Amino acid sequence: MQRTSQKVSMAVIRRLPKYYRYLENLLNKEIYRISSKELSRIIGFTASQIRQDLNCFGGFGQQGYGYNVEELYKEIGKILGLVREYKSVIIGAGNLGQAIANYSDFQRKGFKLKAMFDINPKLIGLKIRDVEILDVDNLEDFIKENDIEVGIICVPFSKAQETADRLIAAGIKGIWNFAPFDIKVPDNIVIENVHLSESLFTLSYLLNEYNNPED
Amino acid sequence: MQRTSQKVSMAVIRRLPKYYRYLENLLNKEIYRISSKELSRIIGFTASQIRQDLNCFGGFGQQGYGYNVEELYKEIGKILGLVREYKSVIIGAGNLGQAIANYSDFQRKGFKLKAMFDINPKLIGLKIRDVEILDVDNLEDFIKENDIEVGIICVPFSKAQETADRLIAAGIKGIWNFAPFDIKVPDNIVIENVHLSESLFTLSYLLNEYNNPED
DNA sequence: TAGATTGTTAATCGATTAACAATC
DNA sequence: TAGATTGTTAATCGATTAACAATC
Repeated sequence: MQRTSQKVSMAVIRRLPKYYRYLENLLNKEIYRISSKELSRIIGFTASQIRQDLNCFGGFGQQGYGYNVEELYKEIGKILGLVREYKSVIIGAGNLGQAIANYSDFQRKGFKLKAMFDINPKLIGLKIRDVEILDVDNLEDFIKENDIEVGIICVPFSKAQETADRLIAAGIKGIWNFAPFDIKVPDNIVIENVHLSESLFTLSYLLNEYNNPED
Repeated sequence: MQRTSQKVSMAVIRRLPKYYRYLENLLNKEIYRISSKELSRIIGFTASQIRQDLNCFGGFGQQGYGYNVEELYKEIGKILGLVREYKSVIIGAGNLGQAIANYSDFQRKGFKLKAMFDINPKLIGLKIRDVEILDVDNLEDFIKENDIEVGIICVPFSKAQETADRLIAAGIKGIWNFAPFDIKVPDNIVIENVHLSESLFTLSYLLNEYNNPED
């Protein structure tokens, strides 16, 4: 059933977490069965797209019945890799770094925060939810000694690429970057850039488009 | 020159902030002239796409020369609406709300934070960078009295839609939502949903795809 | 069985890329 | 002028939607 030879497009991959979230909500509401048509109504994709997307990974449904919510939720969790732990560190323990450290949702989904790093002596030694802020000088040693897989970059623009390079040299596998800079990584390293300002500026564009409708 | 009748696609709009950021970097490096070919090299879009994108809004370049960086930066700023102020409030003064309040970049680009709101009595009355945390009971009054245009939602999942409804009823024009819930708004309201977990789960998908290459 | 709904192929739509005439 | 590079049209590519046979 699984199309192992077909490469799944990024468009599909980026929709998977949304399916995952909506299925979790359905389970919380004790809904255990859903058709693509009904899911379409609540998630906002077409039923056709939902069936196409899911069929990239396998035939999870049943003709005449629809999808088993719990089973589909688990399958998508597996596809997303949310079935194991990812040892993580945060670099940059300012407000954003601390906010992410406090966001327990990520830890619950497997991203276990093992340490935070900063250059500011006033922050070094403090703890955020049992996680200590260490001197960034110890970054490489800590990553190697603790088999850290994921680095979360919350340093300023000017230090972003340098920090990424150090992480990669120390053996990290993936980077979640919040600095407003498109970090460049080698092919074998996974990078996910989050640009909050791009989202905000899209909002301001749309605010003005509404004020000056073109048609 | 401007195609007023042609609707600009969201794909193009979402690339504009990235042009804006790279042009700002060029200006900081005192580079005042750039061709689509050279910009392509540093930003990663094709030169053809860059010219297509810009031409949705006007002919900003000059044949044989390229683009004037400063002029193009200003023009894109205008298109994005970054030429005026947006009075804003944050609802939810926990870690994420505080992190955003402290992110002075947004304030510098025009998003002026006028107040924060929370239900937690321990937070009410505190100040984050001169901005006071108020009781969420005063939300509607404050928005009306201060002509607030933008609401930044940092409340938990369960309160997200309710908070949005209150903001809209009080007269807000746009919402920047960080709660893990797709807020529904009427057509005349602009919504920008930021889903950090969707970004993180894409990272975990890619981490495993790399470990198990399919081809 | 009849009805419902999937899995999957084919058709459509939109976005990206290529090409080149216009022009600085 | 010759060279460079845009603006813009046409071609290609990929993603979405529609349709329907398969099947529970």
